[in-house]
Amino acid sequence: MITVTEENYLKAIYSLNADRDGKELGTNELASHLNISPATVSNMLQKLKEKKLINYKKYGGISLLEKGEKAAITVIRKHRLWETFLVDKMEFTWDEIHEVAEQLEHIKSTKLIDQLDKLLGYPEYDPHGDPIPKVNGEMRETYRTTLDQGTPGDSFSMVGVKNDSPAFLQHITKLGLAIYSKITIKARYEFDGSLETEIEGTKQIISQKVAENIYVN
Amino acid sequence: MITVTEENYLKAIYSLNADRDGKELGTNELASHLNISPATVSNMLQKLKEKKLINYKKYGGISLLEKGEKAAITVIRKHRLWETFLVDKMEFTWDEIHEVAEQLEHIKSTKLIDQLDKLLGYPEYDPHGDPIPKVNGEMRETYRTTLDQGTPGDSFSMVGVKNDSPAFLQHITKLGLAIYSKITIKARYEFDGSLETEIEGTKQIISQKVAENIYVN
DNA sequence: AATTAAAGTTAGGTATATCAAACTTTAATT
DNA sequence: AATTAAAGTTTGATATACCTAACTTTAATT
Repeated sequence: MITVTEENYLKAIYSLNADRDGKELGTNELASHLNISPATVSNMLQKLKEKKLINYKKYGGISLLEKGEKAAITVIRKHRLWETFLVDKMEFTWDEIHEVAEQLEHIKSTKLIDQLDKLLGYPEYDPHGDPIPKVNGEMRETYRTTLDQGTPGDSFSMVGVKNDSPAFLQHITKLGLAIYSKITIKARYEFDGSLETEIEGTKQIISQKVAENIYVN
Repeated sequence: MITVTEENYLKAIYSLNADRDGKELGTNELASHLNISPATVSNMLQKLKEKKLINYKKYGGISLLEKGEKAAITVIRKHRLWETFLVDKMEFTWDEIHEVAEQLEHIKSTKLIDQLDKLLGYPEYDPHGDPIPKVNGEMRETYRTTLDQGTPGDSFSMVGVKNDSPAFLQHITKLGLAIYSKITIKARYEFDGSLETEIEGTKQIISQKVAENIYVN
C-alpha cells in the first residue's frame, strides 16, 4: 500500500526530475517544493527506498524506480483527469481546480478513473495544457517553449502554463490569456526582460516571470 | 477543522442515533460499528466533546450537538450525492458504490458538492432509496416499513434497503430485487420467519434477515 | 447487601508524519 | 591543506489515531 503522503512525494519527485537541467534532485529542493522541512524529507526518503519506490543514497541524488514512477504517473493521470472533469462538467475555472484535484487524485478506484476518462471523451490534455497520461502510463512527449524564448515579431498560440497556482492563473486571466490565445511579441525591454505583446488584438506588457510560465508553439 | 476520522465518528453517531428504540448509544456499540476498539472510541469521545461537537459524560450516553449534527448531515449529503453520481454517470452498480463514496464524502469543496447536486438534477433519493439532505441540512422524513412487517397477501413496491453492504446488495440483486421491484408476500414460515414471495412474477423464498433489510411501501 | 457480568475508561505502547536543533558530509573558496 | 558555507542527516520531540491489558463503574442477579 502506498499512502497519500507517499503518493505526494512520488509525484513531486517525478515533476522535479522532469524539467531538470543538470544537477540531481536533492533533499532541500524536494522539501521546499512540498513545503515541509528537509529533516522530514530525509526520513521519508529512507522509507521510500526500503519500499523500493525510489533510488536514493545518503547525500546523493533522488530518482524514481519503476514502481515509484508508475505510481507517480497514475497520480498525475488522476489529477489531470479530475481537473478536466471540474472544468468540463462542473463549471470550475482553471484557477479553482488545483486544490480540489489535489484531494481527488488520491481516491482509490480503478473503475472510477476509467469511467471518468470515458465520461470526458478520453481527453489528451488537461485545462492547463498538460498531457494526460494514458491508462498504460504512456505520456505524450511535450517539447514546449516558453513565451520568454520568443523574439520581437514572433506570433504564437498559447498551449499551456508551467505554473498552476491560483495567483498566476488569475493574473494571466486578467491579461486576457487563456488556452489558444494568440500572442504577438512587439518588443523586448532589456532592462527587466519584460515583453510588449499583443494579446487577441490588445496591447499588454508582460513581465519576464510571467513569460517564463507560458507555453507557446 | 474537523478531520476525516472525526467526520466518520459523527456520521456513525448520527446514524446509530437515528433508528434507535430506547437505550442511549454507548461506547461499545459505536466501536463495533466503526470496527475499532472501545478504548479508542473512549478517547475520541473526549476530544469530540472538547470540540463541542457532541454531548458526552463518562459512562453516559452519546449524542450530537448542533455543530456535530450539521457536520454529520453534510457528510451524509456528500456521501449520497456521490453514490448517485457513481450510478447515474459512471456506470457503477449499487453494490460497488459504498466503498468509493466513503472516500469521496471527505473531499472538501462546497462548490464541488453544489455543482454535483446540479449535475445530477437535484436528486431527492440515492440509489439505495435513502433521502439526500438538502443544502440547508433539511432531510426528508422517511417512515418506512420493512418487508418482514408484512403479512401474506400484502403487495409492495421496494423503496430502499437498510443495509448497503456489497454482500447484501449482490444477494438481493440475484433474487431479482432492485428499487421499485414489485413484491407480493404469499406465505410466512413460522419455523425461521422466512417469507415465500413473488418478485416481479417469480416465486422466491426470502429469509427473515433479508426481509428485515428491505424497505417497502 | 454482596456478587458478578457487562460496559466503559485509563495507562502505556505503536505507527505515521511532522518539527527544530544539533550534528555530519560535501563541495567550494581561500 | 584548511576553512567555511551549503546541503543533508540524526536525534529527540509532538500530534493523531489506533491497540491491548488492566482497572473502574454501572446495573442486574442472587
